[in-house]
Amino acid sequence: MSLSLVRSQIPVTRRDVVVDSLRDAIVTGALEPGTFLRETALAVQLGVSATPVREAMAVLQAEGLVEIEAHRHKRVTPIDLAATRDLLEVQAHLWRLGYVRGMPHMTPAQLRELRAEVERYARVISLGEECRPEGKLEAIRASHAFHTTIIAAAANSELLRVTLDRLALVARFILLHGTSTISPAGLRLHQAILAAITIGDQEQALAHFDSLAARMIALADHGVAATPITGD
Amino acid sequence: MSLSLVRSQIPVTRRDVVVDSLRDAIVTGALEPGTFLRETALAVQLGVSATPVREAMAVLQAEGLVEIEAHRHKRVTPIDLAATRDLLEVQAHLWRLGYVRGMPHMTPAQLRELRAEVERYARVISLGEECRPEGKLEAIRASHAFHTTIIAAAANSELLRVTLDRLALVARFILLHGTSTISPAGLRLHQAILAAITIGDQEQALAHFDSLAARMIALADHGVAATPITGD
DNA sequence: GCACTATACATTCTATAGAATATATTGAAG
DNA sequence: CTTCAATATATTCTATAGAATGTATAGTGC
Repeated sequence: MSLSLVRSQIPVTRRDVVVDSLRDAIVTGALEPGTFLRETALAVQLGVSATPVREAMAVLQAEGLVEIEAHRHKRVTPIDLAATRDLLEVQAHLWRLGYVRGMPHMTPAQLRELRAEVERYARVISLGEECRPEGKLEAIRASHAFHTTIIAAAANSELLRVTLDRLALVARFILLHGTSTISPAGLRLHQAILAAITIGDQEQALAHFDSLAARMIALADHGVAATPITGD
Repeated sequence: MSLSLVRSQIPVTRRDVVVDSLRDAIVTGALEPGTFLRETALAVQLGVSATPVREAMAVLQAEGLVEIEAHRHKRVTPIDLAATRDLLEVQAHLWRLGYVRGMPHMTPAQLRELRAEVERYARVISLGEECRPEGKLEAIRASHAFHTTIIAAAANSELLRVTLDRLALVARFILLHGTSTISPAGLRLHQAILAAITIGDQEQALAHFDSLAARMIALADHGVAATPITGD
């Protein structure tokens, strides 16, 4: 199961390969939150030496997926509900800014892209796959690509970058704890946003986005307690 | 001339030391925008081996201070006016969110901290040091600490993190190109914000902040052309 | 039995050397 | 003279071994 939400352009170095593998494993939960990471073990497992593994750690630490304590250990960032709420609030705020700036400048090609992503989301729901991990993942991919397409229209390089930087962390939480976000109701909100944008009603599109964001943030409030950590 | 705006808690590993040194050098312009970075040369210069230098590069790349082309070269991120405008807009937007969330919850100790930072800024101006690099740097430190204190009151870990992450990049631009931001007018705006917060008038504080942000962003519009790159 | 020290072990962190890759230079053919 | 190929050079990237650091265990004094 490969995620490919965020990806280092073309992975040319071994460091890039390691970053991508580990990011996928962390986001999908194959490496559970809190898992301790020993660099030699990972190196053997991935068929590389310790050096690129260590460099990959520095990258993942910057993305917030890994926590490092110098000279002691590294581990997959545990899921803390308070921190996650903060994360989702900031991400929603940035996405909203992207909507405001991007919606007025969307090209026909970008509108088609939006429709395609909604279709993709709809396919998951119509097949009843939203409870299986693969289905959830596919829907999350579609949803994130949907938002990202709108933000890209804002033509603000930094805004695009800062939202992409946090995407993996957001995706992990939704995938592991967000049972209710990927749902027929979620699909309807995406469809409503698309419809509003298509007829040029940006106010209404924003209103629907706000509903979506509120639903997402609510997950971190009355959220289930974090999964038991099997530190290994 | 040490910056110490952003810093890796306590630099315990050589990697941390290298990150801090290079960040300072880049922000102050000692390493000019566009300068190519050869890892062995830097390693010799800093008295370490190439390994921690490479790991430091990965960190600085994530901060946007260094650009890496795999198997080719690394260089100090050049100053691009369009990208900088995007950066400043996003940063201002995040700071503003921090103001809205933070101002209602400021403690007396934090208010004292704000006063201290304004004093620090005022000292630079009253001595007429705002044109010398050291003075500019000191005023930027004070200004950023001022904003950060307000954001800290918002108690949103992610908001604090995302604003701190971009601080070095913002500081570099202001220091190298922002002749007009650090000025008596800039000081007055900080004083006005402080006064408004002190009497609890958050609306007016925001209005003054917006003026400050607009002045900052304007630098990247009719900005001077980037300094000639002496690629070395 | 309890606190403290010293030793053994595990893991991270760093240095160095060699492999891989990209660029510049030289030479030859057309 | 230009174009292309082959070689030389410089730099990055990776692997491996050893140094540094932190943790756990065993042992000793009280």
